[in-house]
Amino acid sequence: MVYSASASVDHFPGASHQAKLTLEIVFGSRVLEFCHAGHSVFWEGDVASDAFMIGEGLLRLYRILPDGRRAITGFAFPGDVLGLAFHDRYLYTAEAVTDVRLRRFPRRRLHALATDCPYLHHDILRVIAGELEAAQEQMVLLGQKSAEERVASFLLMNARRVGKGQAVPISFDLPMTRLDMADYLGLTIETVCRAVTKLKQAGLVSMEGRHKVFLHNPAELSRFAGLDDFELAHPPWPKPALPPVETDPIETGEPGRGGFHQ
Amino acid sequence: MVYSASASVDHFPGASHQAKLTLEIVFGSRVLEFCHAGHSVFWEGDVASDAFMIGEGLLRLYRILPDGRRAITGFAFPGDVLGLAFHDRYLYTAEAVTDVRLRRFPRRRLHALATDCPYLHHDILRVIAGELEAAQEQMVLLGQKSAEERVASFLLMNARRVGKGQAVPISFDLPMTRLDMADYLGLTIETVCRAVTKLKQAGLVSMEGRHKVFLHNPAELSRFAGLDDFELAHPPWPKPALPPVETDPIETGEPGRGGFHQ
DNA sequence: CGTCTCCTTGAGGCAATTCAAAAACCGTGG
DNA sequence: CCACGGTTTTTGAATTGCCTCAAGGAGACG
Repeated sequence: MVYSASASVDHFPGASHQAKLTLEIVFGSRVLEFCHAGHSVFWEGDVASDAFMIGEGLLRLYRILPDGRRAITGFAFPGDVLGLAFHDRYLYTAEAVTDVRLRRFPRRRLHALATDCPYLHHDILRVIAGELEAAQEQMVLLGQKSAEERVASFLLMNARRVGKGQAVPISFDLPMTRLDMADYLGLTIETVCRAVTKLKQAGLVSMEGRHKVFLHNPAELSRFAGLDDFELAHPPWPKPALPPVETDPIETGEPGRGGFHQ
Repeated sequence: MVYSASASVDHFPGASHQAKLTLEIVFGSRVLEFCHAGHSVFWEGDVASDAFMIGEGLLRLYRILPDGRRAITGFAFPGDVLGLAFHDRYLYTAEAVTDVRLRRFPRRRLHALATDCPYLHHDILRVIAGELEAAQEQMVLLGQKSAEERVASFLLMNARRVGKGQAVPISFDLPMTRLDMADYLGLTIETVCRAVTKLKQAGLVSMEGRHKVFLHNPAELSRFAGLDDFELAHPPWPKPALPPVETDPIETGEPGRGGFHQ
């Protein structure tokens, strides 16, 4: 009952205090597993024993309401890491949209490693912060945006993943079905279709087959989406996460901003 | 480079490796600050230098869209900790609904402490996991639920905070305005009002003044909300978060569930 | 080439919004 | 304690954006 790759994992404890462990390295030591399209990697409510790093393919992450409605809370793309910040159970089901390759690592052990390795600790926090940011963005989308804005936002969100420097038209694949998009955007299939059609008619978007998308005018599309300009949005600030650690400046006792008092 | 309050804080480094530091303890060493109703603790886009623990009062956490729409992504109640999992900027504005008392602690230093203290590390992860869980829940609510279900869910969510063992009718305060609720639930003021009125007419809810709520039939309300039974819901599993950190048992190499292959 | 599934478009209905006005609440000052 | 003005909440009527229901079209696969 031992993983074929666990020999290399055993190297971690020795090197951990000084080594610059990253999630990439930690997961890289594990065997590649496969999950076929339509099958689940884990289910909502299961004991959350492992974290996962996606190698290839696409996962849909969803919860089911008592009466059967499905809410897709996110998608997991290659490079994404799942399951770092749960209590003891998975909060959603992770199901393969396409055939998926991934690696798993025991959560407890991962967090134990992080205790000894600031680099890894930092890396984990960075991933979790990204998840939280995505969730925030989605709450804004679902709570405030119209159907067309949601679809436009969704397209831009995917465009962003392929890199911003891209030449126009920006092109990418959307392997998920219209139903997946609908359940993610809080709309129906038909409404998603109509929104896409409108964007096509406006000359902002075109498609090749069902899954290949071209964005001909990202800037204009951003206005459609209720976002700031595409280039400026996400992130308006550089990404290097937390600045270098140093001691804090003196506590000034300044009232701070906006009505602080002691 | 010395904190005014840092005399006590300086004790941390020495004791950290063995000490059972918790967020409660760490924040407890800091001065209590005040923020008056209507003022902000921090703004979206500000450099996220500090984390905050709420002592008393209520904060609304929101983002503003370019055209002025406001999305409230959450509320912060006494005991809640804010700002643990951001990149380098705050993702939302935190504004006092009522007068608020809170303590702040520099994020960098907090994470540095966590590196040395598994207890604290664990505590931080638990809080972040809670944030993520709340965000998930909200995405489901905003994406899939009707107006009445959203309002019912909101009331139950607040009831849950006062403790579940409560005798019926469960009573609690909702210090925020109807507009806050609306912007949180992705509805308009009027729709929130109408939904509350319906729940009152159904005998499930009553109110005293504008902010005091009584739930006369939580179980029935739960069905209204598209949740499982109130007692069973949230959390169906015990809360003690992650089990104590230790090395993992032997890797079992079981293929897991759902179509995994090597 | 046929079948199945998924996608797209159209017509009509409904839940939530918008616009409007009355009622309740709150703090203030008499 | 009560009267008053401003704010927030509640209710009503009309509108609309999205959903539902329905049918036709396109793509995927054996």
